[in-house]
Amino acid sequence: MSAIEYELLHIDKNSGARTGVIHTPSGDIRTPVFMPVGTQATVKSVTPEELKEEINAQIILSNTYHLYLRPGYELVKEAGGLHKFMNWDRPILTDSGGFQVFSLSGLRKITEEGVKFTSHLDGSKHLFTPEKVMEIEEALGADIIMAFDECCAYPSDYEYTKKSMERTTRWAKRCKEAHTTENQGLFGIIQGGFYKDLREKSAKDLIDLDFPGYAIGGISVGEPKEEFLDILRYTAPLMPENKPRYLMGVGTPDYLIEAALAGIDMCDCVLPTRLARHGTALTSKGKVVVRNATYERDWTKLDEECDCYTCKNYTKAYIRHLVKTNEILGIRLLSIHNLRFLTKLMERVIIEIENDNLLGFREEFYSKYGYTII
RNA sequence: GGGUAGGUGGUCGAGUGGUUAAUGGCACCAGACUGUAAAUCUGGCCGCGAGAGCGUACGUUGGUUCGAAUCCAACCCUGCCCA
Repeated sequence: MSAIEYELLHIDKNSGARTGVIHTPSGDIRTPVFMPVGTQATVKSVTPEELKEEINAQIILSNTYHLYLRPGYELVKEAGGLHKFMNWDRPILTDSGGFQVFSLSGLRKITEEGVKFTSHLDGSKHLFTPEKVMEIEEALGADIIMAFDECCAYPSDYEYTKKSMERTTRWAKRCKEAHTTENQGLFGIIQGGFYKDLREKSAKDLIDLDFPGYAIGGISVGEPKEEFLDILRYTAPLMPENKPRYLMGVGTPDYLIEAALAGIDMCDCVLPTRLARHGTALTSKGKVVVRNATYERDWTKLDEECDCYTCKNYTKAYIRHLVKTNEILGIRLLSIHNLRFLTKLMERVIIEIENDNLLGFREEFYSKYGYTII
């Protein structure tokens, strides 16, 4: 019995989307699920208690690279692991630093052995090998840990993408060999950029390594939506049906629905908290840039359909005032709202899948939000 | 009353004869944001005009000069010091 087990509950007869449960050492996760990102052992501006009680987040992410630099993985281990350290007793997933290979591309050097990062904090050098990443992620103690990969930039040419994907596969193998803990599930990450034959090869080779879950990485990195959907719809069906399927770095409401339609179980994104810090709310009628002057005297809630703490208590005019005056509460209220919005969206997606109506829901949601179905 | 420092675009504040519709910061108005180097970044911000451009503008009035926010004179106003 692996630390992570997937239980399939229902497949939408009309779309192929699925609901299920991921069993983890820290409890069960109903899927499809949206996972808030808490890079530095905190989902920016909200407390773990709010994540549970107000937002109903089932699982959150944290980050190997950031926690390795500060406060250090030995310290987190000494604290009793991430769960204890941050007072969050539900499941946690740690990303491996593979995204930083992409986002900090000017500060790293890739070799077969691993990636040498120049710290964005103080310029110090740190070599991340698959073995080192496993050591760190095991010390952090998340329920799900990600293999060390390279998230390729968009666009990347075929030759580079192929080389990178094959190296990611070799790194996945090394991760698996180095992984020792039994209470953590190690997920493999399918790469291959925007080339279908590479995606297929990556999926096949990783499946041979028999991970308890699989992720799609390297999309949602700046490409047009058509290309995103094309690779998503091509890759998702290559993933084992009896294991969790995780689409990394998504996203916006439409991408989340598309992911569920493609049979994805898990997504994560910084967007709700980042947008909140930048003065924007996600709502059923589209984005509301509440910082804009048009809301100065708007005495209504952010979203008429929302049941969150923020919408129960505060008006757009007040939130705009907080944002314009740089008050921390503005960020907090918007973060709570945006996180609840996406969490609630996925709760609804589960219901719609169980009613075999996710396609119908997509149409309804898109038209209200202002999206066009592609 | 005497002395002294100063009055610049919404605001604070550079600029001390021409390339200055006038550096910056803030405020204001928008846009971007997708496994977080992001409470960040980008653009706009005198008026009219799609634009080239035109018109106004550095306390007020006058003067010097080919040319003034910048030099001179008078006046008005403000801060500080002395009486």
